[in-house]
Amino acid sequence: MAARKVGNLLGLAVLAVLAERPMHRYEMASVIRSRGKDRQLAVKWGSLYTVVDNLARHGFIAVVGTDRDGARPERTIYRITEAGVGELQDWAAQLLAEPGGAADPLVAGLSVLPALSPETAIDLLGRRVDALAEQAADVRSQLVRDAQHVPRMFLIEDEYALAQLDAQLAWVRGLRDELAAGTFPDLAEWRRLQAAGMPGLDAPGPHDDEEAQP
Amino acid sequence: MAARKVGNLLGLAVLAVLAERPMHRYEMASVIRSRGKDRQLAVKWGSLYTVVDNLARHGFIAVVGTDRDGARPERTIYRITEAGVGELQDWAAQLLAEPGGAADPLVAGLSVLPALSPETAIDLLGRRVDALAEQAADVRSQLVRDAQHVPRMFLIEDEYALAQLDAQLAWVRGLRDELAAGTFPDLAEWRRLQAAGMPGLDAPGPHDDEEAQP
DNA sequence: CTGCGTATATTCGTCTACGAATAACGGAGG
DNA sequence: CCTCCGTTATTCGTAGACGAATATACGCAG
Repeated sequence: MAARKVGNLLGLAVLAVLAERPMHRYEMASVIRSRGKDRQLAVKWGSLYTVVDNLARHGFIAVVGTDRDGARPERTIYRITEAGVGELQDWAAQLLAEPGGAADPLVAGLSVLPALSPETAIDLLGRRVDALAEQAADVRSQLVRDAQHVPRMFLIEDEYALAQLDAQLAWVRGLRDELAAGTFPDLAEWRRLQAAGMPGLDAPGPHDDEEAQP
Repeated sequence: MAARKVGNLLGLAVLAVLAERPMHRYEMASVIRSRGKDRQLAVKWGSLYTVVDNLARHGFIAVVGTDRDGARPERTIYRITEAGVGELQDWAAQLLAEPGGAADPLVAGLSVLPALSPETAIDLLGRRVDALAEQAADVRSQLVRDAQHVPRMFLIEDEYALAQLDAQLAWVRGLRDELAAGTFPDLAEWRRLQAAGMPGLDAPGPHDDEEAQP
């Protein structure tokens, strides 16, 4: 088990905000949200409490005390520990130094491209091109806007995300154009596969619509 | 719940191989492996049996029968259903048409860059540059080798992965160079933050080393 | 002052991922 | 002929992710 004690990246965000100052759980959520860290990273707030508990269990954060504001339920305040600072730095270092891991769903999509007709593929890729262009434009304008208030070092992730977005856009556009122009080399074979249908579906058989038998 | 009944991308790979011909579970693993689909996609084989069960439960695949080879344990043969073909195409379509989702760990790493010193960051980014360059070279040569036996349409994912890898390499190299050259605008503020230490760590206190109290 | 929408704050139960363990067979080498 | 080992093939337990539900406070429109 060379793996991280707490693997959820939300845990990294928690360590990062607690490095600034102690706070309670809901506040962590607010701060992380307000920093826009949830834009590129898809944060599942349902996991926050589990993650905080796990960080505490492993000694990366600790309870400072409780705070009570009026009749609201009492809130537990957490602080980062020395071990937590170490974990934060080590984790960040690993994420920065080691490539790998990047699970891009488009890779999965492309790997089953032959299951679709060339025409469908052209259409779908076109839709992605549009969506990607819009997304890139959004990020770009957001970045320009933020750059007036926030130092660049806090916007680095967005710059990176934008660069990747631009690269993806260029590549996908290229593939779609190549398919649309008919210059893609394997179109004939692809169509042949399509015409053959799905050979795995020998006996159509009665497919049980809802939940099969136990 | 507009989400996919079976969310694990390994399920997509299973549907894809079953679309070719019916087979039993371990064979799916071999075929997927031999296609090299496990190179870019990090497949966890421990999940295969769960995923196949779930696909069957939702009627996307169905049992054809069993095969017995000597005294080996009997193997259950699965085929894809019509619903399964629909799911495969719909899933692929969604993956191709809709961007989003791409959870790149580097984004997370960059978002906590200020937690590290500039010098450390330069070093780590340099290491990533090296690793990335090597990885890109590997993929490139593998691609050249495969292109002699395999039609290009089966290598599209690798072309895409390579393009993203190249883009990432260029961007990271750019950032590292900028930091190393000292032309990055916020270096002064960054160092100030570093010097301030971790303010969240007010009271170092006795940090309970192993598993905290219940 | 009374009801309603919104923000605050947390709990719980279900479902899933997947590491690790298990076990039989085939063949290579002594 | 034995035994070791790599491949085939599958099961199971546990930790964890996260959707959905819950509950209370606050501010403001009527």
